[in-house]
Amino acid sequence: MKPQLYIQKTLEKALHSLGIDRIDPTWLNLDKPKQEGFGDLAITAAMALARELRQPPRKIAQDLIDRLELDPFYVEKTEIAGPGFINLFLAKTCLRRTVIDILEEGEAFGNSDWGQGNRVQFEFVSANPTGPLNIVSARAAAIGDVLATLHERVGFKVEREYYVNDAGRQVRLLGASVNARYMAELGHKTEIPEGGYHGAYLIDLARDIVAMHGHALAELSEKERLTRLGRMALDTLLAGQRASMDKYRLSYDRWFRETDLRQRQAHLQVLQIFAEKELTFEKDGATWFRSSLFGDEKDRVLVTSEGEPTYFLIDIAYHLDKYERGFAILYDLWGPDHHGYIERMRAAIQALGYSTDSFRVHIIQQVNLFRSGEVVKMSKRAGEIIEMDELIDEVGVDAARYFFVDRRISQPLDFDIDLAKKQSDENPVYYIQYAHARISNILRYAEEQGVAPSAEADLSALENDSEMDLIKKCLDFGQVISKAAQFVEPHRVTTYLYELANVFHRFYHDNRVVSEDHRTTQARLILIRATRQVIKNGLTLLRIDAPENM
RNA sequence: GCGCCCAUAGCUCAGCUGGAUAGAGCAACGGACUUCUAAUCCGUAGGUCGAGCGUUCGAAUCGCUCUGGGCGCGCCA
Repeated sequence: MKPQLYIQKTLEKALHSLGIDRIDPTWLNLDKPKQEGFGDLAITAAMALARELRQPPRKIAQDLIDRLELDPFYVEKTEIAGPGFINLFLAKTCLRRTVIDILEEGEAFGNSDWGQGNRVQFEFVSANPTGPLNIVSARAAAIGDVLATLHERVGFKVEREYYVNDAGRQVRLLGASVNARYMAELGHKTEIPEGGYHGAYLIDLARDIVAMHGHALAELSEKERLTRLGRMALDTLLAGQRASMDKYRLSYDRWFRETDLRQRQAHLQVLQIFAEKELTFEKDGATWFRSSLFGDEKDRVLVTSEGEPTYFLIDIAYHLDKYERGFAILYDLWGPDHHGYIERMRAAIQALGYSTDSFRVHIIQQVNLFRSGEVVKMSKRAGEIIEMDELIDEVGVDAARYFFVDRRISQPLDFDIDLAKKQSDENPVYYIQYAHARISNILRYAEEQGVAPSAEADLSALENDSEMDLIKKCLDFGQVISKAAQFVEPHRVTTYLYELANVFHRFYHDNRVVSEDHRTTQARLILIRATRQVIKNGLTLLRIDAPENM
């Protein structure tokens, strides 16, 4: 059993024996003392209970300690400190046992099962298929993928989905924009329409189409031509987006097409449900949804006076479809420009009869690119964007993923291209990878010296502080994953890995692994193998390479 | 105007489901390679946690107000 769990169970028993029956789970929380000398874990229950029991926290702490029957295999020492902390010092016996646990659990070390197999869907990026993916998409892609993986690790059944807006106005505009480029290639000057796409990628695309079809398309009626060109452009751009994702080591379970919903007239079902609940009304020739009844600031149009379903209505149908596919929780990661959209969608979810708790929207904040200390200016309207591919090609997938995840998602991210490219100590990605490579190298060296790590190794040779610090750090991994998933904070993983690498490098500096002392050598080889396993599990979860050589 | 996000060391950021003396990296300065990779380690210096009020035994953390910044508020998608 993991020491944290053991302590919590024992604490629970002690609370019961104090006559406390209803236990608030937060009372079982174990703090990690920041200060050295305050032990490894701290029970804060005494302070939390002070008000309820109307007793001084230090007295409660003493009562608790008197009833805590902690096995010395796990806990070596307890003491009351400060306002009423019970500080616990983990015993070396259980820490050594942890090393074995890590190696036995291998890739699964750090996993847990509180998700109980519930089905969760992550929908993220879902950029319009009207151009290449940009760097905001790259951030969303890294975050969505890691969040999904984190949820897999804590026991959810997860699917990753990309919603393709392949219908509606923007696709018509795409067709018209390609048409302009195509006709221009053939010498017919044609304007890109208002709101159309000016990016250079459409010029390339038009050339390719000319190369393949010549002027054949120019013979068609304009309507037919726009449709055909739009379809071709969409297919090509979508394929490009998929290729970018592949390169980014991201694989979606499903690319969901908006046209599927349109063909099925899926929005009619939504209109029917809303109508039955009397949540719609007609005004000015349009059909409206009384979203204001659910906290939205005003009512919203579902069907325009022209008889067209709005994007919003289709999106409601999409979310209904997700629920009907059996997901218990829906995570939507949206860009900052969709902020004003959250409330109305939440209203719709409620109107459909689902709990707002099951629908979790997170806004991924913008990315500012810096090069040589200057902001790289981008203008979508003028078609000046930094493509996701360019960034990946320049800094590499490892660095891109690391930096995109290494920040709270609610914060705008300043991405320093120069730093991400640096192959030096300034770059945390290399720092972590180096720890992994360093361990691999020691293990290779040991093998060359004819020392193979043995399962029979006597771990009691692990004795000193830097060895114990390393084990303790490894032990934290499971909790880091759980909290990162629970609080939707993937940056906890990168922060943790950095710290783990740091503790390892310090251990390395203080201790020689392969030495004359066989007993110690064996034990330390086991220890660093366990450490490497944890680093690797962390990097794998981020889908960052764990190199054996650097 | 309304709503959301944010403000912590010179810079980039952790810490925030209330807890002990607020931490890293970079930059600055000073040390450590005859050794399993110095892509490393150790040390020094650096702070009114934007301001104020409140809640509390206790606030960077929670609430309110203010200041300063970013974004969003269409019968668009």
